[in-house]
Amino acid sequence: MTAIALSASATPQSAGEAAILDAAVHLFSVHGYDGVSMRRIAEAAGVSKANIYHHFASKEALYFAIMRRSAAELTQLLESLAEGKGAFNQRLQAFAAGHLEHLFENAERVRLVLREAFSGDEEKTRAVVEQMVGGIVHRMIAIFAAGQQAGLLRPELDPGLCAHLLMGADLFYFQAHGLLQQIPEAGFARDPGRYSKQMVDVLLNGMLAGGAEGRRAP
Amino acid sequence: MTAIALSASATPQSAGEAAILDAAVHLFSVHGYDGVSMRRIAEAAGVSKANIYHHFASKEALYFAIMRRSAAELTQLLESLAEGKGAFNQRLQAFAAGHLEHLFENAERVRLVLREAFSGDEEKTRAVVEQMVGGIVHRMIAIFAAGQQAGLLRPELDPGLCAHLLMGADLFYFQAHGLLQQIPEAGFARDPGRYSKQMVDVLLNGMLAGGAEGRRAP
DNA sequence: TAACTGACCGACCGTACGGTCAGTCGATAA
DNA sequence: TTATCGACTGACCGTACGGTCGGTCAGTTA
Repeated sequence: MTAIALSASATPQSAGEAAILDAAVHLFSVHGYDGVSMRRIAEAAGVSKANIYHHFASKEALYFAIMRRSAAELTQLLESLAEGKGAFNQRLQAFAAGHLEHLFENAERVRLVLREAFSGDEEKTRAVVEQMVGGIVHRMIAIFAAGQQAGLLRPELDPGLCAHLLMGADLFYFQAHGLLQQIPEAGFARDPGRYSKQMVDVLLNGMLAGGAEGRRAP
Repeated sequence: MTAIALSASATPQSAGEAAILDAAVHLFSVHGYDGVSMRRIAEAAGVSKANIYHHFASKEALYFAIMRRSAAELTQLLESLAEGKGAFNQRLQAFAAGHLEHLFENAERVRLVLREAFSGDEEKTRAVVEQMVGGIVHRMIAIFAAGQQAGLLRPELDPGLCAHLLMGADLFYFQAHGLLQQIPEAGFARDPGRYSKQMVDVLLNGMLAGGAEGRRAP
């Protein structure tokens, strides 16, 4: 793991390359970089190992190509989510629900990026922030800051912390979903929609000035 | 990765074994199971590779021994945290702060267990639930359920979901700590105590019946 | 039809992997 | 003093790793 980006076509140029990328995304997302061999990727993609090296310079280059693609895909969808309209709390409700749905729909790519983001490696973390997280985090903080200036958000709260709580509640639910499934009392693990509603309800009710504005019927 | 537990002494019987365990905990927590070789562990511990096999039957057995120890250590500390006294909201405040501090103090072991917990492997996940998470989750849910019966918690909320939100807020903050450090607006990343206070403030304010009881001055 | 190109493959290379084994050595016990 | 035992080691084994190489072959271009 030395450089951070290597040249790779934006779109697969052949069926083989597409198969390689699909197989690699799936395998890397499940087992991580060190847990996957080039032989295994080749086998899963139905091509020869040498063919992977025809399309990608190295295992690292293949991994980076996948990361770049995943980052691009995920940000694109996420940016449009943050463009919501309407009232402050309705916007946040819509964002949280859409964000959670987006996570599950792109589970493999998300797992891939999360692993990198939480790896502890400063270089990788910075790349994730610059290429994806930075943008929407800025946007979310701006939304909370605007809501605070409009008198909707309690004035003593840190808008960045509020944004972190909202997005973190979605991300942690996504991460812990398999574990929650093993806990009988966690009925909300089987119903992301219900979780999202109640989670936003609690958070908004706790964040909004006046207290009752965010509360809704069950 | 076949069996889930293998015999290993509860306490290191020699300086060498202790050095092996220390080195392995550190390396596995940073690089994961597949990212660490027995040679590297031996080198870091200052012993021969063959010596590791004198104390542990295999790489898996070493890994499991570390997981068992880590799980035991972490639960022990955590169980005592859940034994808090006093009023409902003060108890939760104390738990959240203590929990977060506990996470950072045992960062390596926590990372080790979290990796296993969120691996997606059902067998590993179940082991984590049975050996550690299950107990305190039960306790936390019971606390919230009791608070609800006492009329403190809003009646329409799911106690399990509330417990998940509180513990998840701590765990996600811990996980994302390195990433948050890279975001200039996230000043709260440098001050876990301030984060914990404001986080619990928002959550309790959103969860408690009546609305104002959980609110405190900044 | 000849030259060229890019997708693709089987066989191979050096290396590092997890794991084994015969044996050394210092301490305890008979 | 000898026998035993646990901690420990260097040398070794078979295998799988990332990566390379010479070459085939279908499709374009001139």
